[in-house]
Amino acid sequence: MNAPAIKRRIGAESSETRALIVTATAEVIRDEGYAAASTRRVALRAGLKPSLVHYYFPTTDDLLLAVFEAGAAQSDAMIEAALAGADPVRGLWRFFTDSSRTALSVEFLALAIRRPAIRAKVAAHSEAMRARQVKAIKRAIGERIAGTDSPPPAALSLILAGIGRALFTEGALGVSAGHVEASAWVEQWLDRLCPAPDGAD
Amino acid sequence: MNAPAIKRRIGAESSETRALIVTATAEVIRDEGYAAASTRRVALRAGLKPSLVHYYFPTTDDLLLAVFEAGAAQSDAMIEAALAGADPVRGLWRFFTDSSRTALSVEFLALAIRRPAIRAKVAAHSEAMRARQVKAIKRAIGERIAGTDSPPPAALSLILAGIGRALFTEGALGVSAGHVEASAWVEQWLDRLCPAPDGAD
Amino acid sequence: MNAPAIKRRIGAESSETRALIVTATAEVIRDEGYAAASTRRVALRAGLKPSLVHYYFPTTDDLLLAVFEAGAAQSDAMIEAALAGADPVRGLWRFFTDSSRTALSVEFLALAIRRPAIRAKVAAHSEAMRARQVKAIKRAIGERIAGTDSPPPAALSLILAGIGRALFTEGALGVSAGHVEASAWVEQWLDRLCPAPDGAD
Amino acid sequence: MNAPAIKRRIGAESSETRALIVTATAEVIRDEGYAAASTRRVALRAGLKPSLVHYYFPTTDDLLLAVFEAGAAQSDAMIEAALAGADPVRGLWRFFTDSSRTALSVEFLALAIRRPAIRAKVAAHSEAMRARQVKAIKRAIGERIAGTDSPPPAALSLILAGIGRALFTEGALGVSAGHVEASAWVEQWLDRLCPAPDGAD
DNA sequence: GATGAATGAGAATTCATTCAT
DNA sequence: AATGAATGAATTCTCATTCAT
Repeated sequence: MNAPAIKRRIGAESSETRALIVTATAEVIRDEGYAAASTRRVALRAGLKPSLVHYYFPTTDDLLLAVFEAGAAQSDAMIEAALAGADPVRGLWRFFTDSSRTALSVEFLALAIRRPAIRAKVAAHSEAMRARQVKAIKRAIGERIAGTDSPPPAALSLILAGIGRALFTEGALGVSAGHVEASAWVEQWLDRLCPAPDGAD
Repeated sequence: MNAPAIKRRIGAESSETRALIVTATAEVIRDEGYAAASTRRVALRAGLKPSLVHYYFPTTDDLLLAVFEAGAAQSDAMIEAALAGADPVRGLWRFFTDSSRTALSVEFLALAIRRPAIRAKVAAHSEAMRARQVKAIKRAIGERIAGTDSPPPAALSLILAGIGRALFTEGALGVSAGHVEASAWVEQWLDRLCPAPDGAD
Repeated sequence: MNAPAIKRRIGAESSETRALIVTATAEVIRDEGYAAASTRRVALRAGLKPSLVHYYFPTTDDLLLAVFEAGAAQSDAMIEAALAGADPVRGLWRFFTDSSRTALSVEFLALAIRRPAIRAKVAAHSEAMRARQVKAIKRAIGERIAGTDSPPPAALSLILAGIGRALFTEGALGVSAGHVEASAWVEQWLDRLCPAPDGAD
Repeated sequence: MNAPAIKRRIGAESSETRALIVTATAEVIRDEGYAAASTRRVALRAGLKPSLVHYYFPTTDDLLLAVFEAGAAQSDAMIEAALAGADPVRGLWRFFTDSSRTALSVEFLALAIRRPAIRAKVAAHSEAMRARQVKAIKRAIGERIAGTDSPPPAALSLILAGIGRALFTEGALGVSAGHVEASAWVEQWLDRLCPAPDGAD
């Protein structure tokens, strides 16, 4: 999400308190799920009065969107770094299996399905992320991709994301059957699709 | 899930009313998300009094578990049928891309992460489902699996589930980049792993 | 409003508690204005918990409508009695200057302008009341009305209502200039329009 | 209302911003009712920050009073013009049926009943307006009034005001039975009380 | 002049749950 | 087997007001 932050009427974008609220909310969502992101709980975690949360974020959607934007910005930076590295595809896979990122991402995906105001942003960000990944994957695998059994870049992005999220979700549940094998297979598969360059990170 | 009846349950296992409540709750969850599964809304959808819901299901967890059990039983039957068919692996993939099933499954996965009482059941069911799939996949692909680039059965199960859920979630969001390509790739991949038998369904 | 009361799903129409809440709300509205009719204040006045108010009246509009219907029923009875008496026109005027009735009526008129759900009911009741008054006035004044300077029955109803409400509103404010004279003039005017029958109440 | 400035007022009497706030508040009251006249909504309508509203009007009553005074001043000017014209009585009736004026006036009457700080001002203004009208009516109808069925001037003022407000209120509700007839009757009645002078406006 | 920050109160709902019948 | 009544907690949001800069 590279779009410049929308100017808020109330609560300067730069306020420390504002940032504190966003951080606290992200933590609550990560730890207790998006349904727990209520004014009360957020304020409790941030050590603030509930009213103050509403002062900065008039509606819950405002708050949720701010958290999403902050998280998206972090994800963008991580992906950018991964894609710019010597081995974009493997970097991407590491990103998709980074559990701290995935936790928030999974919650927002679930949230987006139910809250129209969130959906637009999440969908747009997902599309943009995928588009950027497609470019980087093309750059990395180039023409080699044709004639092999490798999926097109957009499909590769979706497949890695899906497997990464499945590993995370089941892991959170305590289900682990097949996890090690699936991870190993993905890595070998990526090796075949796109051999790791010498001295890759 | 054939587990014996839960202790706290009062209404007869066989009651029509009970079944009606379970069905209504599943619909509510599918349509409005697990957070919407409140006594009131369920009763409204079922055309019953809220108290009656509590009469059959003292706590919300009781209700949720009953819905999960019913849904799991249906899933089990569908998977059993798929695995018993001429082409178990492709049947499995069709199951994982059945959106009505996946909708409920995704909600329960989300729910399970946050509600301890639900987690145990969902995790146990996931493990059991995976184990059964592993057996069926082994039967289907047999030794052919060695020496190829195919993942071990448990990994295959996880991979197909992950990709299926990603297709569903993103679809619900309106994101479609890479979807057709990913589906096509999975089908070709499965063809290589396990060529469709003659006259496969 | 002769329409039979709408069946409520929750809270039997006959409940004592329900009646208590309706009464308390009418008092609050009369004493503090319609804007004061909040769950809290009503519950306080009725000596009940706020939640119980919501149990009987899920939304504020439900409560307000119930109060209106109860008040309308009382008004209807009073008007019916007035119109059925020996001197319908003077009975009507007494009704319009009955301050306990007018207080509530004025509040609901104000409320109706801002709350669509209330407006329909209040408007319908006003129209119905006027129609009934027109019939009774016609019966009382009969053909004599033609050729004189008296207003048509519907206009007479509106005029008396307007003057009555002005007397009440200004009275509540402590304004009294012209009040005695206006009342006296109305009575003389009515005498000319429709001489009081012998032995009229 | 030419009353001297209230003590607590901080912003200069002549400030453009101040005037903007007063205008915006009057609009909010007219369109959404007096209960909607909150700092926030006024600021939103005026395109200002909520704090600024409080800067000029420390309390809500201060703001409301300022709006009332401004409206009263306008009303005074309109009435003055009407009464100074060739046909004061008919001018008065036109004033009482001017819906934009009446809308605000009705809101302040309702407000005044509930807010002591407003009541005094509104009552005083009503009394003063009536007194002025009485003088003008006496000048216009003079001695002719005696011996006829016309009400004393103060009563005439109240009667016209009451009928005008009833027409407005019911009109806002969508009730129209008797409206045309009542207006026609008032005009004929005024013709008899005080024949329109030649070339009346 | 003007404004951002902060706060306590209160409003309208929704909910899970308990209990008596 | 069913249901009406009751309740305490939580949720989202709006408001008036105060204060420091």
